[in-house]
Amino acid sequence: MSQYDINVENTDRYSLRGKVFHRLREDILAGKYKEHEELREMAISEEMGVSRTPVREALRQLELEGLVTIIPNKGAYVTGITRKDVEDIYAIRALLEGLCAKWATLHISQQQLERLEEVIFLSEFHASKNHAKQLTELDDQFHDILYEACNSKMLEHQLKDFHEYVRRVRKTTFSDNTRSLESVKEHRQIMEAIREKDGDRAEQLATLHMKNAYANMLLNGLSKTYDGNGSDMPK
Amino acid sequence: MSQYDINVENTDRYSLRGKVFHRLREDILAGKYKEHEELREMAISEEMGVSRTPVREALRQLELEGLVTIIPNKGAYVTGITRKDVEDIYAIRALLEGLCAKWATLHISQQQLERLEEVIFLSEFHASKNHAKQLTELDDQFHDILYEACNSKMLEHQLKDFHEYVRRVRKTTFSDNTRSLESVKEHRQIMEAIREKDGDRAEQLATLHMKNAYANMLLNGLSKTYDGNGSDMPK
DNA sequence: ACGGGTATAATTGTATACAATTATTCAATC
DNA sequence: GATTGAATAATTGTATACAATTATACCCGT
Repeated sequence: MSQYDINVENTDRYSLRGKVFHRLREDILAGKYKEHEELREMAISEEMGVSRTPVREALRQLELEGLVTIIPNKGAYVTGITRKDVEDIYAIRALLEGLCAKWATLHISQQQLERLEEVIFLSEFHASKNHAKQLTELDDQFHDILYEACNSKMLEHQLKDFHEYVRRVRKTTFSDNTRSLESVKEHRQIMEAIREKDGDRAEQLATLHMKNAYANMLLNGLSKTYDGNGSDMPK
Repeated sequence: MSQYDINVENTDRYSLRGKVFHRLREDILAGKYKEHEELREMAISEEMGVSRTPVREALRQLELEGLVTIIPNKGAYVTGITRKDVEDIYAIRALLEGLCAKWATLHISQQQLERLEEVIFLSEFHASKNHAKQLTELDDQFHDILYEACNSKMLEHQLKDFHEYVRRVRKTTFSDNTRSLESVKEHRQIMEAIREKDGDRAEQLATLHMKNAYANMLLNGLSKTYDGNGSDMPK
């Protein structure tokens, strides 16, 4: 992380509050707590072996991240995420990933470019072998390098937030082999545009890459899990 | 706010935590606390007549909003905002306000359109009289109506966050009469494009509107206050 | 006078106690 | 049997006590 980073990842992983925050977030994103499930302070504090104080602070932070909805004097609930939310996020990301690629063209370092090439090289290997887990990891790395290279802590922060937010619905993305191959191809094209300092092309390609990723998600049955009925609160 | 809203404005204004959160945010945005100033829990809790608990929770929320930087075991500081941060935010907003206008074209209601017209009508009056305070308020209303009309809680939330974030540096925007008149003209053009259901034109105009607003800010001496040296931490 | 180190103070981090609010149970009434 | 309402339980909200960490002051030796 850059020295300018202002929040999430700066949150102390070693304080109890930080541990609870990160573990709760991980559990929510991993699906351990279902949508609209109530998060009781006492239950969590007992499970994690801490008092309620750090748990409460962690819950309030998760609320601002949008993963938890707190109803005063009532409780904390896992925030519902509708199909439309996901759709909107991908539309927003399409624009911002484009901007990121354009800026990265201006500011990327030689070393970052080499890391990109390595990630793509490995991706091509694992895509041919259909290794879903490694591909997910490499996809994250590709985008993280670009976020870093765009030289804007504000944009980097935005994109990382969105990326985290949709992790809940992204699980199956790379189990589809056809999409994996296409996705890696698109990564390579983006990298080449950046290497050739063609910012506008990099922008277009990155935007398209997001739109394709979303279109593929729809095909793979996003609608089965997220019904998009808009209900977001319990009772 | 829509029923789907997930966080900031949902934060209970009537709980002590909510009061402290909103008051601290207001004070920071209004410039009462300077950049990099330390926010001591005890001092704040005494000043507001509450215990440290709600103050701590409020500070942690402000951290996630990016207004406060917390260094573990050390303290909470007002986050520095560099000239580049502001520049980046306006670039991002330029894209997202465009998207918002495009979506608003699809979803705006007759009643919202009428509210837009009224706001613009009033703006034209106050711009001719050079009433800076009223113009600021009407500008906020114009954009809020569009945020609402875009029918996306995710985008609305993003834009409101950014809007709050740059409040610290926006104070002088409407003291410049020339810009006021231009700005209102641009608002009218955006509204007309939306009324005529020309989404692409609305998008272009809204994007341009943001770029102009930023360019004007630079002329009005943003650089005097924010030197952009990138220092963001105390000591 | 200056630097280093220790004692002290100040501040944050966590746990717990208590208050306020909300949920649940169950009996009384219709 | 369903409904209301009071008593009770459960849960969140706030205050306070104590622990851990960091900052400050001061003494001492050179």
